[in-house]
Amino acid sequence: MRERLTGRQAEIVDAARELLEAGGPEAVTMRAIAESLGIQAPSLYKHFPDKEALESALVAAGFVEQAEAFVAASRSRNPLTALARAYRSWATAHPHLYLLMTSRPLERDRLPEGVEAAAAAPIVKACGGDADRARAAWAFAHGMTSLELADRFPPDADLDAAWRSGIDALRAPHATQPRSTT
Amino acid sequence: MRERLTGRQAEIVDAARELLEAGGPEAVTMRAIAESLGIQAPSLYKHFPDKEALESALVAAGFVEQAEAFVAASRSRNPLTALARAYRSWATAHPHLYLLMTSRPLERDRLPEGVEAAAAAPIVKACGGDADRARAAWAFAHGMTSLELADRFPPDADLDAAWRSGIDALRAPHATQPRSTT
DNA sequence: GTCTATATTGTGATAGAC
DNA sequence: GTCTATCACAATATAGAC
Repeated sequence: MRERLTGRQAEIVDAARELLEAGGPEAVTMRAIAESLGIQAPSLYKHFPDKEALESALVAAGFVEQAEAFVAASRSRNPLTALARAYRSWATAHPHLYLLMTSRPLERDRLPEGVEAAAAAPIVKACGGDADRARAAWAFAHGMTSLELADRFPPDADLDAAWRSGIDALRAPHATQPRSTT
Repeated sequence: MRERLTGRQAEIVDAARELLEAGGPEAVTMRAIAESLGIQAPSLYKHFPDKEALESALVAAGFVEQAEAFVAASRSRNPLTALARAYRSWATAHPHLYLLMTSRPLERDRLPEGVEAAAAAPIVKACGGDADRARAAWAFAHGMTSLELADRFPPDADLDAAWRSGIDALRAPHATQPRSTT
């Protein structure tokens, strides 16, 4: 879906998103979407060629929202901490959409131009333009987030403390330390 | 599956694991497992109460293998770097089992005692016993790994450099820096 | 743009005979 | 412990009428 959505397409995407957020990916069936709209499942194929196209539209919407939240956070006095908080809280508010966006390859050809970059830019900026450090920071945030969403941490883990520890470590370029060679 | 596996159970788990590693989770059907063993699907239910019990046995085997690899790595001169390499390479060698182990809640009641702790211990040790820092390091490693397995990094990303950047940041307790308050 | 009818394929699981 | 037979679902997608 590189083009703008028609009115009916937008309605379908909205219905799909409500199902996704309420019941997870397995709740998003063509039948269920159609039922939400009061039509029959085969009718959806007049608006989207297949289910994947619909999912790409969901992912695109997620990036747009993330970009907004991240840009706002990056204006904070402490951008890295604020970004981490925004990252975690957006994902926690939309866990199933977050997983849809991160757990499989991005179909970049089916996304509107620039949406991925718009969400990533505030993170790179907060890392002083260091792309490698920004990817490390993203990986840390994604790791914390996905393990929390999957309920994979031990029950006694202090997640706030783990976030703080990681953010503190990643914040500044440190004085050089014994460095790995490969 | 808290008890030790019988011979036939072990054969079934081996067959399931081969299917998993070769074809991903959707290849692991009761029918396919049975076919690998030359029996019919319903016969499997004489050995395992349901599919979940079988999956727990797979996860347990994964933890045992990880523990071995991590203990060996932690004896290196540079434990954190060696552990990171071991983590990434074990996951890359067994991507579907790794995902099975990390992307949903652990059924700790169905796992043999201590297997989770055995895999985690070398990481905690490499972080000087700091559990929060260890969880941050785990999250970083899991984030890098899962994003790589999901093919979610942009095509031009230098993953080795991102790993290095994160490891360097997480390595030492730094001199105190401006610290986040919450 | 919507409908009905249907193809096709798949799943985990149970009953009951041997 | 294995079999056959079968239940009870569920999914995406297409053809063709209106």
